[in-house]
Amino acid sequence: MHNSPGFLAQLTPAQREAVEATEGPVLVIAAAGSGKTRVITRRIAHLVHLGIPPWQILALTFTNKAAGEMADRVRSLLGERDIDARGLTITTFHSLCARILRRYAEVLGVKGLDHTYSIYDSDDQSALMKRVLKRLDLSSGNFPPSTMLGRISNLKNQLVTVESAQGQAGDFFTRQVSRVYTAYDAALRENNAVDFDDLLMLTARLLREHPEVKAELQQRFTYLLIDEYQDTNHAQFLIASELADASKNICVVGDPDQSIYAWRGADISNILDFESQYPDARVIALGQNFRSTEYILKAADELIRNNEKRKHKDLYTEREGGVLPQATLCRDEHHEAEFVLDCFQRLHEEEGLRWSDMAVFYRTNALSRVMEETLRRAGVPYIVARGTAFYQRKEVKDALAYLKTITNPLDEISLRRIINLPARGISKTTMERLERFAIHTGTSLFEALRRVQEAPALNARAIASVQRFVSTVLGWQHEAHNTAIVSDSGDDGAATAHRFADFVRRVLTESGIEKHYKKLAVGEEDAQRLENLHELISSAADFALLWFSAENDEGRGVEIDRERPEQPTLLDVLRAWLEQVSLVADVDALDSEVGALSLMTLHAAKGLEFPAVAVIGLEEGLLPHGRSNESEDALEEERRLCFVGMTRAEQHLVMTCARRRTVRGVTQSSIASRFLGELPQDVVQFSDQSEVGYEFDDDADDPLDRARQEYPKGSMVRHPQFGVGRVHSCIPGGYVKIAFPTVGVKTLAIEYARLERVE
DNA sequence: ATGGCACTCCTTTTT
DNA sequence: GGAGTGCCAT
Repeated sequence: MHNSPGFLAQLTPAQREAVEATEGPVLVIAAAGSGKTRVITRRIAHLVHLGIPPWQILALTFTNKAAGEMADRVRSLLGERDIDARGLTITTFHSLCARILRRYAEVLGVKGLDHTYSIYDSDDQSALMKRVLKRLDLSSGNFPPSTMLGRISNLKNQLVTVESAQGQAGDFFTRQVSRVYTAYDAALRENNAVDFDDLLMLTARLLREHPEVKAELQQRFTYLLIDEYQDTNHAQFLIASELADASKNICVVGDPDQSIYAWRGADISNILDFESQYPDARVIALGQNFRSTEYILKAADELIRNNEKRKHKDLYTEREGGVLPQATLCRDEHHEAEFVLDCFQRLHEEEGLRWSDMAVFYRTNALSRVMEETLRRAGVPYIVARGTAFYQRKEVKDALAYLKTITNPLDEISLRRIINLPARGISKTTMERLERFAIHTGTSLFEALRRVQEAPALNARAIASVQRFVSTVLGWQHEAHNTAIVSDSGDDGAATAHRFADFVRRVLTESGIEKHYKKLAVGEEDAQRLENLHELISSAADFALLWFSAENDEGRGVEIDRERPEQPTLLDVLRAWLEQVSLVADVDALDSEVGALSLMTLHAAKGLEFPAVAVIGLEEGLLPHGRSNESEDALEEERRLCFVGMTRAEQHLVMTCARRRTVRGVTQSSIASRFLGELPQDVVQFSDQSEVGYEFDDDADDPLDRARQEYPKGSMVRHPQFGVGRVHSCIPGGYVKIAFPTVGVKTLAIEYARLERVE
């Protein structure tokens, strides 16, 4: 037996088995909180310790955050024993595919796609889809872009090609979908662009159709590990299967009870059928929960038992007792937020929990707003898991569109975005004419811009403007292409970072967008925009520094990037940066070091844990979401979502629902979620606070009730300034709303308003 | 040509 | 409550 102290210590027999079963297919069913991350990281460390070259190991996750944390932990495990961890590939499915496609795009031989491709995010996708629908004359509204994109995404995840979609199309709607799919796909190729689903689909296709590439990659990666396997879709399944086909060293880790991405094409049968796919697979179940206290676990377990399509597995913990989870009915979303704040403030002050030990989860992003406002007012530091938010800001997208145009002038979505921003006299009419010219001559839009003099019906001013724009872009392109990014000697990365950031800065200046936003920057919001542009520049510098050290990390990316240019240029770094920027996830924004309370969707919460958790908005229509009414499967997924949220909690769990809630500006009364009814009464503390004021001291009588007694609805009061008015309502927090004939409805603080009852 | 304002419509979750 | 569109005034 190997003497590998450390990596096997402090593991249960099952965990240890999962770490040591290095050869052949392995399925680890890891229940919530069963030490999955511990097992995965030690398994990788163990492999390296056994002498497997790190670059032969590939670990795949769904988010950069998960990948980053995994890599950090493996590195520190190995670092403790002075083992070199360099060369490990721990990344997301999408990043891996993006890299593979950069390397093999030309081999793949898809017309219109080469290694300079752009990655379209959802905004770009929907911009492109709108153009496609317009061109097909389907922009009437019966075919909303989002629906179309959703359908196409499903097809791609199922690896259904344009051709087979056309073949299968049956009813009218499906036929239209396949028509749109065909046109949308063609449009992507015209732009030399791929969407997120293409990254997977095209990689799957590459592996299937090009045995020589497959063989190369199989040789490169002989040990494969996949996290959250229950959330893989068919394309991901195929990629994994193909990569593992030679070595059969594939270890998948997951939990069917935490499958929450079926709506995005995740196929739970990937994990359920693993054993029939690999009949000699080792199956290891990790059942003991090390995370949550007994009551929390019991409540979650009781809930998930309501799912009928499920193989039950017992959850057990040695952490007996604990604090009872609470389920509380609140008055409205403001009250709900105050209530959560109150609970957390108590934990912070009385139990010494740090803000970073706590998290609030919700079903939809829209629910974060009120919670955020409440926290801001209370001065509690918080962070919202919305990693994409920064890159979705208008000014940042504008800047990135300039950079994308430099790397890929065929990218029309980016080109259109910036062509007249800032306004440089290239009007809509001019663009329409140029577009017609492009179609007529069978060239790209950018090519048409280059040949603007040949285009008909353009005035001299427009031509001059276009020419100036084109030559600026060509100038950047030329420079980016011809500047070596790494200086010959003595560069520690700082020079590289500086050179890259400087280029980005110059693009922002010379394009005129910096000036454009500077001119606007009078208000606070506009100043923020300018600041964001500057932040983008420093993010470019940060990236270049990282890129530099990766580049000099011997053994890293050897085979995938084998044909990398000898002398990388500015353009290469720019491409790598834009790629990384395109693939950030919302959770990536979270950083437990910051010391802030975390706010995120239940989906983003998967894989995380916190000493204290609040799940808000447990109402019918919200959780389970209204859109899940259609099928029993969808409802069960909602229940799993709730389960995932609850099982993130280590010691304290608060669940809330509001009697009334304002959604999209309309206040509606709501019904408590059926999931609350499914929780066991004996280990969950239910309470109705909806009739109680904001004060939760049990013995203090309710100030709202008192106010209502003193100023009943409809009664008349006199105000020293406004005169006599009629009481409209009493508002929590010691306020009263009064309608005065003189000044209209006023909200006044009872304590200070010096009101007088009149008969 | 450009920018501002009022109108409508839509909203689940995400790489 | 937000984004996108279309119209109007500059």
